[in-house]
Amino acid sequence: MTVRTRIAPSPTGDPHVGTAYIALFNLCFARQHGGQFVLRIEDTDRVRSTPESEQMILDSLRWLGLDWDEGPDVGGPHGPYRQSERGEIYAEHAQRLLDAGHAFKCYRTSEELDELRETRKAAGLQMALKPADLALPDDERARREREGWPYVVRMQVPSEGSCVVRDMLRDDIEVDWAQVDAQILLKSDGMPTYHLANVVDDHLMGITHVLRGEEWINSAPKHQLLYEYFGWQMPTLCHMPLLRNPDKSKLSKRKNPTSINYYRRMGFLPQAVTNYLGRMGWSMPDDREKFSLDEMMASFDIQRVSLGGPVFDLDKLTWLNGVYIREDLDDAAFLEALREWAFNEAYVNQILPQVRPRVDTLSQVAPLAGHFFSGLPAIDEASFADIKLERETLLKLLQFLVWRLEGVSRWDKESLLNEVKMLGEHFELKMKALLAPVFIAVTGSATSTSVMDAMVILGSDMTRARLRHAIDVLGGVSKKQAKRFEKTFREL
RNA sequence: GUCCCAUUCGUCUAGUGGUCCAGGACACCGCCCUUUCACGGCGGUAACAGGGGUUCGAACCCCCUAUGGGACGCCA
Repeated sequence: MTVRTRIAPSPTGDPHVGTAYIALFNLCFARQHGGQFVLRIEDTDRVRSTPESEQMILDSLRWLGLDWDEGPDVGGPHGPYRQSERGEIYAEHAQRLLDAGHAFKCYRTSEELDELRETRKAAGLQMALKPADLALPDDERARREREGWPYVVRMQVPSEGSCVVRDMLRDDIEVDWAQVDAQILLKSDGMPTYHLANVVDDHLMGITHVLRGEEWINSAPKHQLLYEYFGWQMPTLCHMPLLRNPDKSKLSKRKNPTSINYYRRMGFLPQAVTNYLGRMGWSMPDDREKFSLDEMMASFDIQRVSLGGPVFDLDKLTWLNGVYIREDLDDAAFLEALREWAFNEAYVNQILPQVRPRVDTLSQVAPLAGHFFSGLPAIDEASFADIKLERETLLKLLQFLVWRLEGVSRWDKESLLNEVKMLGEHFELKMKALLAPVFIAVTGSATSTSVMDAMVILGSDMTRARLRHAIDVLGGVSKKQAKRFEKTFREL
């Protein structure tokens, strides 16, 4: 048995807790059956993984104790997809489908597609675009082909009848073929979409079981059909419930800290985080709250997964972390945990140059540099009383900064300076005026160490969390505001 | 809008036809312990979404409704 977790990188390289959640269940499932657990890191259209971001993802999973198998043929995180940067494998497989008549070339432009979707929506028809809807008149098609227009490869799908998909946790799921569109397999740049890559990779890697998020249920029929077209045995599917925000929507960074690195920087213990994730939609047969990864693997039973989408509750995670500190750590282990977290030479060395010029006595160090060893600062609206900016502008500034920082892949002073300069121009503010509120948000006070250096030292996750926290204490950004902000932000 | 998935205390969950006027945990409240604050101990408030079936009997099986979520991209 071989199971896998697919990981999409983010620009900042921080792995999502949802990814770790899926990885945890894959790992437990594999180990319970003595099988292999492998990873595959993948690029998206917007984000290409780099060796650094890849390393960060692996590092975080390792921190959580989620060890994966390298596997002789599957190559750990470097599956076929990664070895085939230009996508030859997929082009080859797409060609096979083309030859067999299971796929077709589509010369439609995106404008035409928009229009097509528009008119169908207006007519109140189902949204799925079927092969017949996409067909061009023969002569037009021939013309475009002759003139070398860009095309995509789409899969054929039946237009009638229904498809039954088997899921380990649900009864058979029945979907009408009419709901399934002629999925693009190969993009016009020759790269595969997830759907093709997913099926081809899983087959080449010998994947036997797929545990993935519930958001994939709807594309399962397409995948099943592709397996049939290729004449391959399909892996057994299992769709895990989605982790939720307190408002029940799919867990998102907008409403929650979702980065593993954030929890790490906040001083959570990896055992506690893993344990907590194991309690999401799952329980020990004896209902224990606290258990180790080994214990979870030993008692694992996929049938004990409950299907309601669990809300990620920071309070309970925090409590559980406290239990670990109190019960599992003696003084020596506690000290070691602190060392590993922040009280180590590498980290403190970064801080010393910030502090030394600014103190007259050693006892001034802790108050001055405390924010380097803290989570979210205790600030409120009054903390920003001296900022001479309108509330809206202030929120906008902080929000823009957060958004910009989310795209920063190289977290160093130079990159941050660029971002700040750019925002300075946009808001027509001098550096000092622009940075004043940022200073309070990041360090928690109006006088401390250099804010730019602090951001570099604190790292992407903690910095963004503190900025977001500041936005929250200032009353937050309403939906309306967010829309307005986004519009001007995009123009940047 | 269409399709799919779900629905037990505010939250995480136990529960797979009788042992459930529903058990545990977080949070909240109260009391005890304690020179303070925590920790810890004890106790309390609080849930089977609603309506129909099936059955001697339903949180559990079936149907309908409601609510929530997800998917409808040359993202994954």
